Amino acid sequence: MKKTQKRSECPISRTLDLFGDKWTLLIIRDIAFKGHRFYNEFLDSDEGIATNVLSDRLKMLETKGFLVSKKYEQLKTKKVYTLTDEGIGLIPLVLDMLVWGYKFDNSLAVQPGIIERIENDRDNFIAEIVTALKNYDAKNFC
Amino acid sequence: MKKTQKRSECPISRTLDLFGDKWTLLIIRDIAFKGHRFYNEFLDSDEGIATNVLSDRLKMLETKGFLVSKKYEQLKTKKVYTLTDEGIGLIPLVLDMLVWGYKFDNSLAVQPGIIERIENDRDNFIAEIVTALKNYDAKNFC
DNA sequence: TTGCTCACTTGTTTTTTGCAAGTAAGAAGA
DNA sequence: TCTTCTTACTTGCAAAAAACAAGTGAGCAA
Repeated sequence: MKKTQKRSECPISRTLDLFGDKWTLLIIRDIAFKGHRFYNEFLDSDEGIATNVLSDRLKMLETKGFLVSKKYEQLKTKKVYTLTDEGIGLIPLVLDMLVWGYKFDNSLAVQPGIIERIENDRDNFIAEIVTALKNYDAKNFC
Repeated sequence: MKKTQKRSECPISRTLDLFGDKWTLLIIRDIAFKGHRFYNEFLDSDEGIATNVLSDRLKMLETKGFLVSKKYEQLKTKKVYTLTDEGIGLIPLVLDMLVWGYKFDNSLAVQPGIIERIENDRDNFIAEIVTALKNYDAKNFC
C-alpha cells in the first residue's frame, strides 16, 4: 500500500502524505461527483486507473476511515463503496481542484455555472452534494 | 521530469496531473508561507526533499510558468525563485490542504487563529499573504 | 591558488506504478 | 449438476520514479 507516513508536523505536508498522488482523490471525485459505488465503475473512469492501483487505494481509504465497503445484497459478488463523514470532509478540497483546474485551462469540461456556485455559494453547494450523495442521486460535475 | 500529461477532460484530474505528487505543492508552500527563495532553503525543509527531485520540480514549475528564477545579484552563485501570478493562484489550494490536514489531526503545528481566518476571512487573508510575499516578508504558518 | 559555497548532475538502489494475466466466489442458464 | 459469466480482486514482471550518495563546475573569499 502507498506510504502515508508523516514526514513533518506541517498539516499541508500531512495532507500530501495521504493524498499526494494521482489517483486517490479521483476515487473520492467518482463517489462524490459521479455517484460511483462499485469497483468496475471506478475502473471504467476516463483516466484508466490500473486494477491493482485501484484495489490498493480503496484499501488505504477504507483502512484510514474515508470510506466503507459492504456486500451489495442485490448481487453478492459486488461490493458497495460509500464515503464516511471523514471522506465527505474531502469534498471541499476536491472542489477547489475543480476550480483551479478550470481556471488553469478553461477548455476543460465542467457543468455550466458550477464555478460560480463553488465560489459564491460554497457552503450551500457542498450541503447539496452531501444530500444528493445520501439519496444515491449524485450529479456529474465533470 | 514528472509526467504532466492530460489523462482526461476533467479539471480535477487535470489538477492532479500537475500537482498530484508529494513534493510540488510543498515548494509552493515554502515560497508562499515560509518566504523561502533559494535552492538550499527548499532542500532544508523538514520533509527532506532529495536534491534531484527538487531540481526536477523547480524545472517543471518554471517550465509551466508557476515560478521564475533569476540570478541573485548579492551572490551570483545563487538563484532567487519567486512565484508568478499563476503560482500565486495555487495559494487557495494549499490553504485548503492546511485546513484539511489540521482537521484530520489537530495535534499538528499551526499558528493560532489561522484556521478561523482561512474559513471566515479567506479572501482578505489570501490578499495579505500575497502582499507579504511581494514585500519579501512572508509569515511562517506551519 | 587553495578552499569554500552553491546549484545543480550523475549513477545506483529501492520503491512504486503500469500492464497482462490469473483466480476464487457467487450467479445464471442448460 | 455442469458450464459459463461476472465481479473483485491477486500475482508477476517490466518500466518509471524516488531516494541516496557522490560528483561537478561556476563564482566568491583569503
